Amino acid sequence: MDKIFQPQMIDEAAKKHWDETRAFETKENTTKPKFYCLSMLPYPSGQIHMGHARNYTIGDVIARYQRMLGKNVMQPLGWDAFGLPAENAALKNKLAPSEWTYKNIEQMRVTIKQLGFAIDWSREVTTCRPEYYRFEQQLFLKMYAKGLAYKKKSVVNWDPVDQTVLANEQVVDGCGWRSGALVERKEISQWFLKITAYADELLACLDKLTGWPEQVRTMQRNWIGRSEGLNLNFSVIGRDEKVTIFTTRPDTVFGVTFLAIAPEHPLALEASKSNESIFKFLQKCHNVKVAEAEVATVATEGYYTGFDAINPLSGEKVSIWVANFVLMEYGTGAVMSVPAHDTRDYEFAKQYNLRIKQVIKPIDNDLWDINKIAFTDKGVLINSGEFSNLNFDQAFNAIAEHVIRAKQGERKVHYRLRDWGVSRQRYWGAPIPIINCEKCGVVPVPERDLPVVLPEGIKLTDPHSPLHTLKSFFETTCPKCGGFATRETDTFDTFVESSWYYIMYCFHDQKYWMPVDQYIGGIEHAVMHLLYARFIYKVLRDEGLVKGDEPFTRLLTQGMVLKDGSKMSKSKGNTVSPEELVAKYGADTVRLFTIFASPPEQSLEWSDSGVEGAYRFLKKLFAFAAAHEEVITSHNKLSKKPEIFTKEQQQWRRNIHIILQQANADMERLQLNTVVSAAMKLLNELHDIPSATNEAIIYEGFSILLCLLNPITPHVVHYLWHELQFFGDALDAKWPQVDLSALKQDFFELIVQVNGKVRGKITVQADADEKAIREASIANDSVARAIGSAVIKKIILVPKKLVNIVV
RNA sequence: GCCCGGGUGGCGAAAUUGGUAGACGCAAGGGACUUAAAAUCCCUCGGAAGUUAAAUUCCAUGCCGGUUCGAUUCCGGCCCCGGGCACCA
Repeated sequence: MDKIFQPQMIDEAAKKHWDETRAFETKENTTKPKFYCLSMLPYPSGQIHMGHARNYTIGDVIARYQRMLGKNVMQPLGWDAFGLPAENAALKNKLAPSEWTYKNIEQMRVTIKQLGFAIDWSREVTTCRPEYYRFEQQLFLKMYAKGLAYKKKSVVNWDPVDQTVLANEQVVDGCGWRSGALVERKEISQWFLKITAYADELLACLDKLTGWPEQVRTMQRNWIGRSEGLNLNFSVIGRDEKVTIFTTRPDTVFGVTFLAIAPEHPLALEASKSNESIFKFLQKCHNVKVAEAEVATVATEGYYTGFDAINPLSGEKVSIWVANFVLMEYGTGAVMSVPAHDTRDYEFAKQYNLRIKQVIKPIDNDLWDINKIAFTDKGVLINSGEFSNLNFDQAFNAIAEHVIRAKQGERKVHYRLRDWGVSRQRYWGAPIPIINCEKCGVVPVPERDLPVVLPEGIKLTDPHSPLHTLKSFFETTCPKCGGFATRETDTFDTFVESSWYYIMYCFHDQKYWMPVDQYIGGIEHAVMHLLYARFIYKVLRDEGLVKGDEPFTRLLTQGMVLKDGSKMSKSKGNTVSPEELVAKYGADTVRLFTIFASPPEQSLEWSDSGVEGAYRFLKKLFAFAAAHEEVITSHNKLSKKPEIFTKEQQQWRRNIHIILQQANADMERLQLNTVVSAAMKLLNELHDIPSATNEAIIYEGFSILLCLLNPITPHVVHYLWHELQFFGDALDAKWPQVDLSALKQDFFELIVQVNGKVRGKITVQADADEKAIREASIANDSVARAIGSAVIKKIILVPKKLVNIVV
């Protein structure tokens, strides 16, 4: 073998070998268990950044490890090719979005290939191709037929100058990013998918997703936000009208001192007709962008509408206020306000001098100064007529029954989750397969006419979608009446494409490959993408198209790549390009550093000197192999006989297998950074073993080392595996098993503590009994000194670990 | 504002179920080799007290408190940083 480590040559040779043997092309295989390893598909922005590199490296380590465990592993990749950035780039560079997108894909594929991932490229998917999105259109039609896709009015950010809808990202400080115009909220008719129909199942199945991080499950649970409560009607005084509110705290209903309604609520609009300040307030609310985070940070403000209502239980008169913290899209667009028992209502009441009426007292403490702070816990009812003295559960049920009997409301399960708006008023997206006919109304495109193809190669000259003016697309005939009709010009949200792409990778053999065994991607997708994908999978299941209830068995959410403490991004100018690093150090160094620098789920702090360190390790590994080539290859040729080891050799083997045991456990729990630590320790250990008399141990240790590194630095391992004449292709080397007999030892070292502080160490025989251990502990010099003349109260023994003497 | 994470040496981190805090690596300092540099190899490396050197002792896992023989780990409260909040993907 070479004496000098030349990563570029090693990389090239390994890749050539994998290409020639079609090593990563996958088929059904009945003799091996399957393993579908999936990384989130990239948006083709033009450049592979370190976040991508990290994502696919983690995925690749898992894929290659699973292969070594004997699995039939499939790892695909594709392109999430529709989306806003292509339109922006196209406008800026006077290109067609399609042109920009395809060019980027070509560039990015080259870089990804340089990193040597075990990807089956024959399965590559590009979501902007008609042969991809035709199935999406088909699915939409099925959902439409079932009532799972429907149209309704909903609010968007409207740029009054450019006359376009803006994404939240395009609204900067309340103004359109191009025009600078003050953004308005505008209601337009849009397509929705009824994810709420699956809310209960999406929630229930989270309990079964034990291969997912608990934090992601919690986030999804909270996002769905199931709550049980009451819809309650308050009659508006002097009008034949009711305001319906939803509450999870019917026990506090006697404490309602006002109602708050959303600025878009019909009653608020009514009030604005005769009240100038309300009119102005509604105008002001009209200029807040639709993002919830934005709405929530606006200072609380409200106005009395001049209307009052009757509390259906207490009969008290309550004023109706319009307030900017109530959202029309949540529940009924109106809430009952109980200042005594809700923090936000309390602050609002203080701000506008509204009545605060206590109706709940603490269970264990009768004294609560409601003038100082709201009491928001559950407790016992007071000042609540016939319901006084009941606790929360009793009051909930009694009030619910009362309300139902009096026809003033009903029990209601409410979800925070809202239906998924999939309409985008954009060009660069998959067309929604609908035709609008003046006579027949909304008509779905017949399946035989799919796909509805988006015209490509269109240059954008202004921010409007060209689909309206493109006669060849826009104008059509009605499938029902044959008359003139026009096509829907809204396109799908790109999250629709990413909700099912993992099936397209295995379109013909999905019954074999699905579900995905391991999914890897950024934590930023913890809720939306992962919830939409789960939803669509369940819809497909109900159509009989896929098996199982959940698409992703195990999930790993990787952390971000940071430099100097902040996210690597072009705008910050702190990016590091994977191409340059690969050119300088080779793929394995980049992979090794990425895996070693931090555990996959945590953010990774980029460090140039850390990369140098990774490179240095590979050089040492290579140098060790070169220096021991003869020892290892000659041992390789010998027929293996059971070895008789000296005490010293037993100790070395023990050290090697302890390291392996650690690495195996870490590999299983995907704590990949410490697998690299283990490999480094192992190399350090092998350095200390004189090779002349220990060929068998060097051989064993080094083969274990190569196996540990194989998933992480496959190129250099491929080279060394071959040069040192180990058996077969390194890709299919068997993952090493711990030799339990090597771990046995005659003596144990125990820590001796006095009152929890370490005071000494003792060595005892493996079979030492409790009495012997106690005696040995006390006999230890520094332990004895620490005890001094104190009286021993008790001794705690933790087997094989420690002794704690309590004095 | 709401939901979810994170905070350990100069730095990235480790400590698998409550049991030796800092493995492994980076940086730094010292030394060897070299005409020199790079590369490589060896040694030291949380802080403070102590000493010629050591032994040894104390402090230390964001802050405050609690549970425990024992807390980076569990509980309560707070501070700071990050992710998400439905049209960035």
